[in-house]
Amino acid sequence: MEGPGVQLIKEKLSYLKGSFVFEVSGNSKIDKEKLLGKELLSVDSVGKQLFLIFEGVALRVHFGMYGSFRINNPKPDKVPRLLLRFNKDGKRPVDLYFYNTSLRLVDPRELNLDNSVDVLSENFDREKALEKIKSDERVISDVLLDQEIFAGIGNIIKNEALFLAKVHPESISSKIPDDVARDLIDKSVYFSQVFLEHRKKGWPLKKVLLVYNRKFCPLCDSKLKVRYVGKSRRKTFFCEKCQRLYL
DNA sequence: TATAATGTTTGAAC
DNA sequence: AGTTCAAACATTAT
Repeated sequence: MEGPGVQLIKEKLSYLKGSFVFEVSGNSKIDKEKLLGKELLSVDSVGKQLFLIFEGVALRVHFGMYGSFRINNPKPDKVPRLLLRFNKDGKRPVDLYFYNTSLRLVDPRELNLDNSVDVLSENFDREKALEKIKSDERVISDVLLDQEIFAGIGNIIKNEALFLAKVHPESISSKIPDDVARDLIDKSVYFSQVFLEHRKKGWPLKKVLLVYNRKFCPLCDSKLKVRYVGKSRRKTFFCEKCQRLYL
């Protein structure tokens, strides 16, 4: 799950702020009992990480490829990774289930919620991102997937942003001219926002994908190349004619 | 039906 | 001792 998906979950869960956990279960190996009796103080996210912050302890949730959550509606015949039962204003309890997520308890005092690196954040620092691109010798495809630089970008956003900015995925990061790099950063933010808006409306993402899982270039109609690019070896779709290679 | 994939962490192997 | 890489996780769309 990429940044926009996590952002949406954060928004969907924030109404639980102020409620208390009174029951925990699930097959997660974390020390779940630490969450018992705790008040949910805030729900936050940085890139692909979701944080449920309680007094004295925080739960970090990563959804990976197949992670999901449900409220009051467990998957039949599946043991959740974690169930948190909240009491909400003394009304009916709210059951929050997590499936196939990677969970960790962290000390809230050591929590780094710096979102200047999060492409969906108002605090995203484009100049800092530009400096990172200009000083990195890796292939741009890998740099875009680096969560320390572009938190929230996943393989889909990477593919689309590179196409929108007309940059070949195997370009050497530092060799990309400033104006092109700036545009690439803008397109990464732009597409992440489009992604989020579509998710919010429940629309299929497929409709807005220009290259990911597609066969032909929407600009010149030539056949798209597919390659497992960079160290990350992630599937990358691109147009050799329209996307320029900087070496 | 088999395959591949919106991703990270871990630990073995080199 | 630093790096590289496969495995594990276990679901869902094609």
